[in-house]
Amino acid sequence: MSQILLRNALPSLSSAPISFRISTRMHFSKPFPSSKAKIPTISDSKPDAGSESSDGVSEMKVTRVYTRKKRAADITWSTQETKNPDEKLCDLPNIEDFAYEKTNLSTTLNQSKLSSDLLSGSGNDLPMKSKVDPPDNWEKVLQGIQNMRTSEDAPVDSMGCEKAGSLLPPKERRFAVLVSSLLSSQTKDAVTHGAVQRLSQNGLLDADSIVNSEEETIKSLIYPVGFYSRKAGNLKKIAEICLEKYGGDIPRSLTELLALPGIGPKMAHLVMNVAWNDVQGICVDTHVHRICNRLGWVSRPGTRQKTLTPEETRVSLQSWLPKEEWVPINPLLVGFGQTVCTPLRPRCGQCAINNLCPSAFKEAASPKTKTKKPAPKSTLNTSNGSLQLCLARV
DNA sequence: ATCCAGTCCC
DNA sequence: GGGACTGGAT
Repeated sequence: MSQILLRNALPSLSSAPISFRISTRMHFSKPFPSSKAKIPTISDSKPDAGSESSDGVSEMKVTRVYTRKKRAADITWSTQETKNPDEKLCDLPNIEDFAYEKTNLSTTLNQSKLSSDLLSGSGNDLPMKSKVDPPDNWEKVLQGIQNMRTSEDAPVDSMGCEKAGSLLPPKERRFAVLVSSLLSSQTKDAVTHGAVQRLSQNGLLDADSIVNSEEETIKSLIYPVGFYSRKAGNLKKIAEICLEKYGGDIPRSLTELLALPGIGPKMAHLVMNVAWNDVQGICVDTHVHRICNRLGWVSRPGTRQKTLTPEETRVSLQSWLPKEEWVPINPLLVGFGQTVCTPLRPRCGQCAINNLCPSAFKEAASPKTKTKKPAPKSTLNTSNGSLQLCLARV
């Protein structure tokens, strides 16, 4: 979910792949509230959470410098200079622009195939090591997943007001993207959306006002999201850094984004993709990580073992997946992962590509069934997932 | 009761 | 490579 895609978190980031849905969405009717250093009020925010600042935990001033191990050092390509993007005002892309279009799918795939062929065909000059052969049938698999995604509605597709974000000036929009990304991880999209909206209503979606607000206020506004306390702290620190080092804008490079507290590879790539429209890498969240491994699309370097971390997955996936797919692969697999290829008990029976998936019907239904199961070891195969499912239900 | 999410910290 | 952070889902 939170997938990456901060889809939905920020209205403009909804990952709905079908454009006609847009018309059903609501729009922000009023302009973005000016946030002139006014102290935000906690009006309608969270349910009770009373005792907002009851705990005397005063915010301690963190002057510490965040030194981060440098990640993504492996990204060697396309660190190219980019023209100053501040000029463009209104045509910053929504995440939807990246998603597959129902009608364009074949075109997309054809393009992919084309570039894929080009990639493997010629002694290309990409700074990648030896070319990696794409997995068999990956285009069919992608097509199959896309078909599943377009034929059914995932909750993730049905909400958002994607135009709101684009009403903001570029700088504010980018900051909003960053905030949404920070809040979206792991939380339900609706929750994130609400939190972002509450911040927005209180004029707290820009670095200035966040720096001038109380951390307790931030906490109360984003309360429903997971890890809200840590995120509130990170948000304040990020706002300070953005204000001091980037004039209130967000960092322009992957490395600088990664240096922000609470921003890891997943969010950094997302922000690069969405806020800057600069694809430096694939945004790999746990859905992408899990599904790519189930499909056999990624492996530890030099082996056939599953990747152990999302970062390994990202590097492995990038080694063969045509770059046109780098952005849309995330919303696609996230939606698929929410509805069919779930972490627990994947619905292989209703998956259109179970004939192409090496992991189909192979995952234990309830992995942690370490309970003392009577294990009638007679005729029953206990490694069969559906059997365990049946047992678990009894 | 356990799993899950992304990042940080040990 | 595992726990902390949080609250929701199973």
